[in-house]
Amino acid sequence: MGNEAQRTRESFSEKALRYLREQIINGQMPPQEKIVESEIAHCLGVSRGPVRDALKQLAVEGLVDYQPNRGCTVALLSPKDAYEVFYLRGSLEKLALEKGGGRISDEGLFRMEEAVEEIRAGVEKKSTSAVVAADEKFHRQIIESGRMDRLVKMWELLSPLNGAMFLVVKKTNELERRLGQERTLDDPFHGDDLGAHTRLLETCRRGDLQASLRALDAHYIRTGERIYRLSLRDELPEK
Amino acid sequence: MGNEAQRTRESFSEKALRYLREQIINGQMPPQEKIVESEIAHCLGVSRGPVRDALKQLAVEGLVDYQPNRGCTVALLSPKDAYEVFYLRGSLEKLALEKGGGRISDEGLFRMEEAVEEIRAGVEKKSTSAVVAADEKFHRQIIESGRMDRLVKMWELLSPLNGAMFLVVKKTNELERRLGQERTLDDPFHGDDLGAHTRLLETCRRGDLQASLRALDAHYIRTGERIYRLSLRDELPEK
DNA sequence: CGACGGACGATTGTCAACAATTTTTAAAAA
DNA sequence: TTTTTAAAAATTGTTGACAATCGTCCGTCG
Repeated sequence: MGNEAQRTRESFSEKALRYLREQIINGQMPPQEKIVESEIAHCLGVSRGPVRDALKQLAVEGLVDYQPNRGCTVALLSPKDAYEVFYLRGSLEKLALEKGGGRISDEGLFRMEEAVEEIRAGVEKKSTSAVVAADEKFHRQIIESGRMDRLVKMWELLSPLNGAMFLVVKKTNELERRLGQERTLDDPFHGDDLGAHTRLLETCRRGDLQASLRALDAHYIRTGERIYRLSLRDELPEK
Repeated sequence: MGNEAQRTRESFSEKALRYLREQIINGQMPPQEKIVESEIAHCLGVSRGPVRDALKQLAVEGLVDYQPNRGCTVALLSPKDAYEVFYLRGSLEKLALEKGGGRISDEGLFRMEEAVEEIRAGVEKKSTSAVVAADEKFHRQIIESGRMDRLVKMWELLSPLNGAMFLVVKKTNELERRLGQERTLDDPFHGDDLGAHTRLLETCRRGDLQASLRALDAHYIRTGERIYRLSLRDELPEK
């Protein structure tokens, strides 16, 4: 069920890419940690070539910093980065919505419903990766509604970073809660995240462009701004 | 004079990247032409490794199509692509302007003036590459006024494609002229392009955000739409 | 005691050869 | 003639070795 026929097994480059992305997004490789090609290569049982390819790609995505002749480090994602990523992703999706007139295909709407369910399940199981995947599935329907290939590509380039941001978001939430403001209702992910997606789905179903744009703003961009402002007030304890 | 100190000579990867970009944007490699790694490598006197790196990067930029195990071809850029690239670049710059409140630093304004001069000179000398470079310089000031690193990075990723689009634009202009509508005043590059930039510079200098946004729309995005509509009405003669 | 400079080690950049895959070619079968 | 099949050629994917570069350590000089 589901997946397109996968005729060729993934290359070693893709394997390394997947591995490194996962390590970074899951936080197993802390920010600013040095990444040595030969180590990764040995660890995966491949040579350095494919690992190099993967690192170059990750540099484009912004998950690692690449300094010529000096090597790679896991990118240190500041709250400002989080803000920018949220803002950009949200802006791109707004562009898509406008281009598509706020209308989403029946199939797209159906997948968005599925995604909402998956988010609900992921939250219950406390599985961050499940939530991230479902969140991506949800928003993918939005970005694709604009029917602009380049727009989708850009959005996809931003996706891995967005995944990494969930870590920052989690920390911020905990911090905020500790600061005493128990407004879990406005919590971006494990609180009202579900509600935000539900509301957004509803406006999309109605085809109400303006309402969808507002809902997107509320869900996405303001979360970024909140994180950013919070970080200015109180440095995040970077590991 | 001018350039930042270039302490390390460019790597072979960068050399190959520059070479291939130039070839493609100048049209010396026609769309859909197959690119064979070993040929390029031999042609540049390097091995395949650096050429591979360059091709991967070009694939991200959208200048080549990369099919695993099957190799590369020069990307075939349709009028719709042109439309999307213009639209996206314009949209990103509008985001930057909004973020920066429509205000641009004195140094930025100065560089924009320089760029306008360079465009004027480039048009006179009929040097497309000079116009492209100056155009990039001009718009870079705008995208940087938003002070969002990720936004700038995305814009930079789009730049090479934008360069390639000048070819499409040129063809479209010729086609349009041949169709009898002698409205060279609305000509995007070798006609009123200079004027559009001048007007945009003027609104930026005043710090008039709304006017700048409108000017940007007129200059950038509508050019894309015009190209797209024109192409629907009359297939562009793809070489 | 601190600044300068050269050897050393670690790591990336590049290469040429090999393996795996795809495309082409040509022959055989229908 | 057209289709099918298999061998051959061309091309990409991968590898291990070598070269170039960078950071560090340690001895020398001021």
